[in-house]
Amino acid sequence: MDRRQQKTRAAIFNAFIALLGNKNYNNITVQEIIDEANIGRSTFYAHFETKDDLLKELCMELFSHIIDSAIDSSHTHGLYSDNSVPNSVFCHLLQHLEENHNNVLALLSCESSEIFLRYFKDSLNELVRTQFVNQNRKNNQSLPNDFLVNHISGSFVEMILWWIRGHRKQSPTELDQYFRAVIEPIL
Amino acid sequence: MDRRQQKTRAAIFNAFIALLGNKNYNNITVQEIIDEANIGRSTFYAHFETKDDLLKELCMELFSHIIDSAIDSSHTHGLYSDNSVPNSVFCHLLQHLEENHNNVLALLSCESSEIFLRYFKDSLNELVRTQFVNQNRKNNQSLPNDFLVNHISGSFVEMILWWIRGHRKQSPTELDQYFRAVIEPIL
DNA sequence: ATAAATAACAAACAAAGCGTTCAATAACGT
DNA sequence: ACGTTATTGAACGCTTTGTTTGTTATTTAT
Repeated sequence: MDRRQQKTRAAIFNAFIALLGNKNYNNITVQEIIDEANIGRSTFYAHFETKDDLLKELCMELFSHIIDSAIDSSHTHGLYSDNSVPNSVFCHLLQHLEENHNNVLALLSCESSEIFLRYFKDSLNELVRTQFVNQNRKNNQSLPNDFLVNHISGSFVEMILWWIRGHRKQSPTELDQYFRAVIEPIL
Repeated sequence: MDRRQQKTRAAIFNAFIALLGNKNYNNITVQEIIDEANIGRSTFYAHFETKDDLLKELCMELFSHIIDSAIDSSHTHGLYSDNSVPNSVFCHLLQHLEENHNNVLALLSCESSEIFLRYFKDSLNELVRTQFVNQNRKNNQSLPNDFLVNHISGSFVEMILWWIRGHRKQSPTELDQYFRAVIEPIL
């Protein structure tokens, strides 16, 4: 890929994320993104069709990284199959989030976080679902597998949002403990 | 309140909800709402400052009703204090939703449901919080009350979304059972 | 190193949407 | 029936959008 393209693409992403820290997604204009990224108008439209397109691309780039690294760690650790393993997939995810190599936390903290949650939830749901299949657990419950998967990934996302709203006072390890406390009893 | 005002206000709300069934909130124009509601342009702006204002007002009207009726039922039934009570606050809420007197389900089912979730979650969180205080339960857990409240209301909302996505195949009673199964073990 | 290909640019454009104003008309409450 | 108040429709300036054009700068391939 052309070095010029990489630079402008990154500049647009960064400008977009920076603006999202200050104002709502709906109220951000393409012109503002252009100015913040310091590029030409036509350049923006050469890269993205619309603002919504930019949003989608950004989400794909960030969340896929997050989930990929989680899947990698799951190969060595598993979901919660071994009760004594201190580092679960979720714990890894939390640590990864806190280190914030990518800007996922910024997006989940911003005013328009709901928009990003859809993408994050979808990725996470897929992760949990595959992990569930991998560890053929005893299905003695009266609960549909479907419901359970949704409950787990949903609870995880809700915890992260709660964590962010409370200004991230807890460590990833603490959060992992909380999460185990509400999830393991029902597995 | 003037009969004319009531009618146009209702017409705008209905038009707005109808449009939300077809397209994203962001892509709905004020002109479309005006046409759908069959009113004059200046009339719309006499009622609402902006499209966002309309959104806010609609949420306040719908969700406050939902929550109010839930609070009423909580006075007679309680949260989950008495384990043998078949009709919990949540069950009432679910029944109320399914009957869909108001259009809450339509909004939570639409493409821009995330926008409405913020309001719904806030209302629900408040409900759970007050109910928790009312039934001074044993706090022998290592979990912060704060976290627990968020987990419960968050899980409830996630369940409703899961229910909607799956085309509402379960009855409110079934959902209530599912919910109890994942919540009561940690209380 | 040079040439061909490609990306960035600035400026200008029509089209669409926004929010406001105003005089005329219709519906309302009492 | 009366005065009051909401609705109407047309017009307005303004902002934003997405496209187009010719030119300049950078990269890639030879």
